[in-house]
Amino acid sequence: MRYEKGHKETTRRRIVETAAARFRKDGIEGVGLADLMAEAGLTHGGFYSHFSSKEDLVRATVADAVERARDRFASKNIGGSLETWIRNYLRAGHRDHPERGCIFASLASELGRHSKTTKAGFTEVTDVVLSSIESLLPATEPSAERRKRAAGIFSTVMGALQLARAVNDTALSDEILEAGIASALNLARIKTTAS
Amino acid sequence: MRYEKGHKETTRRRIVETAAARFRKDGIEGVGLADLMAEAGLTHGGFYSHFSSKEDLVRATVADAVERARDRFASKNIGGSLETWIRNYLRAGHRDHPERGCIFASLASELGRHSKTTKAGFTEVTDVVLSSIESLLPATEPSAERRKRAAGIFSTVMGALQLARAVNDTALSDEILEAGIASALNLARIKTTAS
DNA sequence: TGTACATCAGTGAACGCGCGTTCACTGATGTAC
DNA sequence: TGTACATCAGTGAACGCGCGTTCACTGATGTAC
Repeated sequence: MRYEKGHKETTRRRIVETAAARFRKDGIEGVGLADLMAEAGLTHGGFYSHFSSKEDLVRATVADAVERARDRFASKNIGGSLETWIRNYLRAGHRDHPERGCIFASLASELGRHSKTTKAGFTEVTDVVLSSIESLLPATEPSAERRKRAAGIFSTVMGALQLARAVNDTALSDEILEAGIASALNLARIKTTAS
Repeated sequence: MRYEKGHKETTRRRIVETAAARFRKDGIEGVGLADLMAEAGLTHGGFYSHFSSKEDLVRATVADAVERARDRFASKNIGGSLETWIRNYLRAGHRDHPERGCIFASLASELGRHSKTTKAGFTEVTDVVLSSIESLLPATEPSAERRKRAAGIFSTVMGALQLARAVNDTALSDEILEAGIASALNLARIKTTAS
């Protein structure tokens, strides 16, 4: 072989990473394969020695998100506490840089229209995220209750991030982020220093 | 003129209504103009005697959503109470029929990538919805606090609806809707009969 | 060690297709005379 | 009242374009002898 061992795998990973960023920023339908491959330093023809179709790449991107979510939460390097996680999720930087952010906030509505395999992957990410939030909640109530609480918290932060991104007015957008943090902390029963 | 007075306006409204439904169901990029016009009982060429471009139709659709939101809330026929509104927003029927549902849950992420005018319209809908929720909250705290609370509630229900739609598993989806209702009611400080 | 061949990730031209958009046209009706 | 013309919402063929996809080809390297 003309390329060193592992070269193909490295390239594939680079394509997936590029796609993950561009999909989040411009939407799946908004990103062309030729453009994507160029951004990854390749020509478009080579795409099909890595993936069987664009949908196949979408699936790979979602699978990658599952893995990353699992790693991030499993290794507990999400900051340790739920409060940190919430504040981090709803910081202005996350709003302003969807390309490096949460796959839900960027692609939830679009992925609903994709293949069953893709949706299944998405469901898996949901499960991982909810379980992880649940595990960060104090164990003062039954697991089922904590899980419901976790779903509420995630809905709140994700909804707030999307709303903050959709809105055209910086003051309103910042206000929405703040409101999201206060609401999520409230649902997590974390008391803030402010009244 | 060969058509009765008001005929053009009626047709235009029919196109906007058809678009509003299809855009919510299949996304803006997922709907072709020829298809849309056929669904409205017309041929695609006639589109441009009503709108200058597809983007112009998107703008009209968002403007229509603003108007509808204003009407619905102003006339207080949203059910009267915030609890009714929350339960109605997160009912299974709303999850299963995006075409007749909330424009945010369907198009928030996609509209962020459209023209400034379109985003401005979207910002206006946000403002109307938040003010309306705020007006349904008990006036026991300052307006600024109630507005924050309103933003939190709306983030929660919208996020929950999107999550419920994205997920491939009915049980999980129902659980998310329930969790959304409980969380939103909690944020509204409405006590439920269940513990 | 040197030569001939096989491998295969990546190249770039070409494809069919559906999209948004344009445009010459139609034909039923209102208006002018 | 009857006739000629203007209007214009809607028609449907055609356009250019970018998309996802295909395919014959390249050329550096590993392998066989």
